[in-house]
Amino acid sequence: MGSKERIARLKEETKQSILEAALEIVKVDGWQALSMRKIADKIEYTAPIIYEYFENKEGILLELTRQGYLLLKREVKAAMQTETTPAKQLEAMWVAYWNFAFAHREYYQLMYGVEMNCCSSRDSFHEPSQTINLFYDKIREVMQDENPDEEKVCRKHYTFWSLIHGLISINLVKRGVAPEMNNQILQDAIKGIIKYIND
Amino acid sequence: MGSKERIARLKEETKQSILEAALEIVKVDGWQALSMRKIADKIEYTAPIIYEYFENKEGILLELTRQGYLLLKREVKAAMQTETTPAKQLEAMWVAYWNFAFAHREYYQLMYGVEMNCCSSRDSFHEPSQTINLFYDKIREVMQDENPDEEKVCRKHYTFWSLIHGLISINLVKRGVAPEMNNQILQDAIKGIIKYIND
DNA sequence: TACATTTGTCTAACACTGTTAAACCGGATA
DNA sequence: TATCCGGTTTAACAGTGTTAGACAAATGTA
Repeated sequence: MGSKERIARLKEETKQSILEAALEIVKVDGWQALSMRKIADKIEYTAPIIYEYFENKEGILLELTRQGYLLLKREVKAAMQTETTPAKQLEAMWVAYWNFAFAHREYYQLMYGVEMNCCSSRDSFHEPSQTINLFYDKIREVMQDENPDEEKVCRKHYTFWSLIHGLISINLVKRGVAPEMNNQILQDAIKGIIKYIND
Repeated sequence: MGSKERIARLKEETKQSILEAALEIVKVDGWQALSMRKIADKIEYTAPIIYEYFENKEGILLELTRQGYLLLKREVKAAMQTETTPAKQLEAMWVAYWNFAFAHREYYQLMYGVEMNCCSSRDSFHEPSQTINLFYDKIREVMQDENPDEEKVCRKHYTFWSLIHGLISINLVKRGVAPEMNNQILQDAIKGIIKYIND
C-alpha cells in the first residue's frame, strides 16, 4: 500500500506550493498584500482548502518564519566556512547576516517584525530631523575637533542610533530579554559611544 | 463673526478626539486592532464622519506619527537640559530616547515600523537559537579568555546583534540612506566589535 | 416669512479581508 | 448496487476601509 505515501507526498507538495505562492505575492507586493484568496488563486484552488494544510493564516507565517531561520543559519554557516581564523570568521558571519536581510528582505521582515504594514511613506517628514539635529549638535560639542567633518558627525550619530534602535526593536518584538542585561548594554553602549566619538 | 472660529475650534477638538480615541484603542489592543468603526464608536459617531477630518486611515497614522516625533523631541530636549557637560547631556539624551520607546511604545512602533501586526508569539521558536549558537561559539573562540563568562559572551553578542539589526531595520524602513555610509558603519562596527570582545 | 443652500450626520452599499459550515461530487469500499 | 469518505467548492458570516446618497437641521437669502 504505497498509495498512502504517494498522497502524503502530494499533500506535502501542495503545502510547499502554498508557501511558495505566499512568498511570491509578498516579494512583489509586500506583506500587507498577502491574502488567503490570492494564495488560492495562485495555486489554482479556492481559499478554504488552504485550511486543510494550515490552521490559519498565522500558521503560514509561522512556517515561513521557520524556513527563514533555517535559511539564515545555512548562509551564516556557509560564510563561516569561507574563513579560517575566528576573527575573520566572525566578520564573515556578520556580513552574511547583513546580506541575508537584504537578499531576503521578506523573510527578515517577518522574522524580526520590521515594518510589515502601514504608512507607505514614512519619509517626507521633517519632524524627525529636529530631533536628529539635537543629537548632531551635541556630538559636535563632544568632539574636541574644532571643525568637525559633517560626514563624520552623521556617521557617529547613525552608529549610535542603530545600536540603540536595535536594542529597542529587539525588546519590543521579543519579550523576555533579561532587563538587567539591557541596562548594562545600554550603559556600556552609551559610554562606549561617547569615548568612540573622539577616536 | 466669531462663530466661524467657534465651529473651527469645535472641529479641531473632534479632530483631536479622533486621534486620542485611536491612541487609546492601540494602547489597549495594539495596532492591528485599530479600525475606523472602533474609533467612531469611541467618539460616539459613525465611521464616515472621520473622513471629514482625515483623508483616510493613513492620514490618522501620519498625524499620530507627527505627534510622536514632537513628543520625542520634547523629552530629549528636556533630558538635555538636566545636565551641563556635553558628554553627560548626550548620555541623558540617549537614555531619554530609550525611555520614550517604552513609555510610548505605540508611538515608537508607529514611527519606526516595529512589529505592527502579525505573529503573536514570535518566541517559542527553537530555530533562532541554532544561529545564535553559531555566533556564541565564535565569540568564545575570539575571546582569549580560556573560561569565558557565559553572561559576558551573551552580552557581547547581544550588543553586536543590536547594532547590526538596528542598521538593517533603519534601512528596510527608511529608504534613501547613503549606502556607502552603511558599508562604512557596518565595517567599522564589525571591526570595533571584534576589538571590543577582548576589552 | 418663505425659499434655497449649505452643513452635519447617518444609512446603505461596495469590495475586500479571514474563517467556517454545508453541499457536492468522484472514487474506493462493502 | 449502495455506501461512505475525502477533496473541493459554494455560500455565508463578521469584520475591514471607503464612498455615494439620503435626510434633517441650520443657515443664508429674497
